Amino acid sequence: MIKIALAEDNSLLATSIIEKLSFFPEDLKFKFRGINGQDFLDKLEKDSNIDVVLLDIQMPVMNGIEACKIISEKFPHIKIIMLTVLDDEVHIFHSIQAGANGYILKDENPKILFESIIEIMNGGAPMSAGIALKALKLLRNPIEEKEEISIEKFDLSIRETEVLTLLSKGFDYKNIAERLFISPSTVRKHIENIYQKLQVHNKVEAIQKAGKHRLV
Amino acid sequence: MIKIALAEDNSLLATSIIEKLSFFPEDLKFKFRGINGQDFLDKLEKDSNIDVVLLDIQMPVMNGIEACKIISEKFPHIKIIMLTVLDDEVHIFHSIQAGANGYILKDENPKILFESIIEIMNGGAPMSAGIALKALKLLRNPIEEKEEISIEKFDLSIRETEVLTLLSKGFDYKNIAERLFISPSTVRKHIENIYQKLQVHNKVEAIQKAGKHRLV
DNA sequence: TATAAAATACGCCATTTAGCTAATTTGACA
DNA sequence: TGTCAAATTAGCTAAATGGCGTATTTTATA
Repeated sequence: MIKIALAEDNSLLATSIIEKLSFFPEDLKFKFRGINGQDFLDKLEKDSNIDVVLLDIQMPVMNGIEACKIISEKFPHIKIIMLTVLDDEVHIFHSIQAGANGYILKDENPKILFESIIEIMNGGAPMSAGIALKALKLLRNPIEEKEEISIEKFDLSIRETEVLTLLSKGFDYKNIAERLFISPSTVRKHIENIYQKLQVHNKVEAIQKAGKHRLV
Repeated sequence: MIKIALAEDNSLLATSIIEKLSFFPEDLKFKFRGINGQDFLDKLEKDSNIDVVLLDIQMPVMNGIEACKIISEKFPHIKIIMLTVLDDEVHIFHSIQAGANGYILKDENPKILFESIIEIMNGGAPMSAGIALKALKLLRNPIEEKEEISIEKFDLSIRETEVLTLLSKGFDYKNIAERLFISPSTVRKHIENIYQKLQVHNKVEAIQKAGKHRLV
């Protein structure tokens, strides 16, 4: 039984989609609908026992792409299908960047919608015909995004950077100590300070943050 | 009547594919087969009244990707479907760069093959499940040409992949358990199995390896 | 429907990690 | 030469992790 939630501001369309889902009562269970991105997220916080979310792109307050970003960040296990009338490259590109797994048009029939949901649950990436083609075009000619890398300063000392680098290589404290010819206690202290500066609480987060901000 | 040509060095496989095509005598007309890229191009020069070509990737003399480049250059009206047993990102990426419109696995059944041909004629981009997903990953994270990506298969299950993904986000066992609605013990067991399969012994190594092989 | 694979779950135990406090040493530099 | 930040070391404690064994339930599929 696949648990589904929907974000769609237009009530008529929402009803239509929910009705399509109801064609498959054996396999699909519709749980709730948000009337915009924010409302949807609030509801998802309360009940995140969801397998697949269907996100409209054009919504007031918070659009589907913003919502998609947050959902894929906070609930990475949830599969996301963008549901839209638009099939332009920019939206497709941004949706994919935001972490969407599928991208299908609103006017697809119940069967297609159902098959897309099954496909996404099986690890696939359902896309309406035409969408896939545009995704391919994007692959051939990637849109150049002027990425805004936040140049936050964490003020790591030279030694701390060394430790962080070794940490990111997968060495444990003892090994780092050996490599830097210092005591494990010192390594621990450095790591403690690194965590403090990066505002994280474990190795993986530190490494992720370091990578994101190109510290290592 | 859609006119089709095939490039495939293995006679048995070629026969098998041609037989699949013969399931739809009303719609498909098989015209010729080349035994390698060069042979195929020679034949195509003589008869370029073709709608769709099916290209094997691994072929002697000239491989499918090379052939694809030349065909999409010289005969832009011809649709190209790469037909392969490989589904690794490098081949997918290069095929798309070379101008392929579709990318499907050799072991797909006649119906899927037929539908793919119809889809490509309608301007779509047929891809086997899994291929599309990898194409999406490529869009999110374009390949750096230089790096060699080994195509080791670690055979992680779907659940294991989910756990690995969450692990890579920095969640601890308890959090992963909550997000997947399973017990922390189960998460631990999954992680144990992941480590076994990836041949690693801690989180950081697992994440590194996963990243290197684009498992997440 | 029989079987295999995957997913689920616990317990025991050793190791590693993380947070806190405290103290000493070193090097730069004003 | 005195100050200050950085680097160094250690002990205490709790939490998280990893390895190994065992066992049941679910799912997929031959």
